[in-house]
Amino acid sequence: MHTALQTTAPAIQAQAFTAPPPRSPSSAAGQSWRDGLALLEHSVPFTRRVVHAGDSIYLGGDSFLQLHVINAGQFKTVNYTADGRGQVVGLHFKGDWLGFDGIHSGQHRCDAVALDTGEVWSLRYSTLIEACATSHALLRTVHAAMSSQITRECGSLLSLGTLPADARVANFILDWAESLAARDLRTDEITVHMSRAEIGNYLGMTLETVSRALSRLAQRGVIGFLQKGRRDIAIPCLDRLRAFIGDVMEPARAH
Amino acid sequence: MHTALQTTAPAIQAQAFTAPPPRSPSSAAGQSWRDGLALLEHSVPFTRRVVHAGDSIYLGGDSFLQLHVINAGQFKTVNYTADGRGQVVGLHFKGDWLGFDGIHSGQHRCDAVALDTGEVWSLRYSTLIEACATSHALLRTVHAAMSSQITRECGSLLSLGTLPADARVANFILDWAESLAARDLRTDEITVHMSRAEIGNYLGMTLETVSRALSRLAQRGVIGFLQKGRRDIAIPCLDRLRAFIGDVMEPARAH
DNA sequence: GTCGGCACTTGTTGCAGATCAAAGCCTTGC
DNA sequence: GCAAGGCTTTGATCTGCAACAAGTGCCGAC
Repeated sequence: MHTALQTTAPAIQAQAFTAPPPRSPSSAAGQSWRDGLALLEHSVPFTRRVVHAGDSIYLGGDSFLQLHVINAGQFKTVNYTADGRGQVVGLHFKGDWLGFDGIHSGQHRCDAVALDTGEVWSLRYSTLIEACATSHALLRTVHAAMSSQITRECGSLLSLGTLPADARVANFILDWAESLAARDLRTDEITVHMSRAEIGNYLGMTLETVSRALSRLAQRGVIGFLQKGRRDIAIPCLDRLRAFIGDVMEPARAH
Repeated sequence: MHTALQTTAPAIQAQAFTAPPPRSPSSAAGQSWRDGLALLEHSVPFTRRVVHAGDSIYLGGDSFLQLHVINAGQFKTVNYTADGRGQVVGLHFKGDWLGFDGIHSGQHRCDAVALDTGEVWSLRYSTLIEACATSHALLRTVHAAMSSQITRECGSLLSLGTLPADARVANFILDWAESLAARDLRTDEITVHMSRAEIGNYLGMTLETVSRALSRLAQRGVIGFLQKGRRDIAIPCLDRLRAFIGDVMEPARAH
């Protein structure tokens, strides 16, 4: 159970510090990850922690006390079946929150694991609740983060349920690129810090199928591989990716 | 696009009413659907609406203003691909909240549709936010509802990604029964207000496969059909269902 | 330098589930 | 009563993806 990667991480904990009184009472709902980080920085005491690939933020079964905001790096959340088979159920980037799955039951249902070097800010849920009482903006930011996670999971369900293998892989890359675009990062070259096996797991297919799908996408010129390594993917044109996904579904539409 | 079923519902609106001052400041996090409904009833003004099978609470693209709490009935949420193919991404029962998907962007991403006759309570999000400022218990209830939805979606992803057809169907029935059990309803006989096509859509498979899977489950005695109709399913023993799902995965475990 | 291990690619074969097709039921309307 | 149409079941065939297998390239250890 809980395969590999779970070094318990020599957490580099920074000192907690208290915050100045919260800012503006109720501005427009935060529409960007930027707001969350900036707002948080001045509203709630938190601790910083630097993590490396494979470090876990929390594990399924851990009791829920804190929420975490990603300040840098890429993270995955992994859910497990009764017999110990695990599945990647989410990918998370700068500005995303981790740990919402624990609020309901007081216990985390998933593992949250770093895919590369990064930094998370951790804050006590009870502290956050209190801060939210005086700052509607903060509350709306938290809700927006939860809502966004719900929406993204709906998107994953849609992808898993309706798309064939090649389109799922294309959609995966598109999602990744759009996540970067939303954060004003370059989308023409992306680095996926996941093995073919991890991608396959996330997309509900085998690593061989992922490999083949990527090869076909590259053949068609929808994506390209950079000389640096096969985990570095070039995306000449996002619209071409979108078009590919649409094309695959073409025959289904005409019925 | 947006197939059938969208009668715009002759909403039976009850009068909104103002609420007495909120209750206890910060008790234990609400662990049951019961708390949500009871707490809400005394904290926030809302409107009641009776709905029938096929009525929609909101549609994808609608601007987000309200949240909704289910007081009775069964509901589905449906997400759509760019080319109009839809997929059921969630099922919701008494005490569940609808509409969280709209908070982030201010626009709903899914349709929410009634599967049978029921009642929803609708409240303005801005009003809820204000009420939450004075009631930590209410806030925790809302968060628990969101968290629970996130967790359930993770479960769906797990099922879609790891289980073969028969196990997915068994797991679907098990989930349904457990949802009823959590609400103190009988689980030995359940009525699924969904066609085979809808179930198949939800589980990412064709209606024929659903039918065959149900037949096989019935053959094995894991479930039974009631004389009333083939949408009424008898579950002699929940544990036998659980065992079946485990058994299907048996060969995978031994490798 | 060579060796061994790991991640990835590519080829081949088999099967689960999709697709196509044909009946059975049950309901609804006339 | 009968006819029509929806939903469901069951059967036959086809196919996309999994499973297994073999080969390649990269990197670190020695």
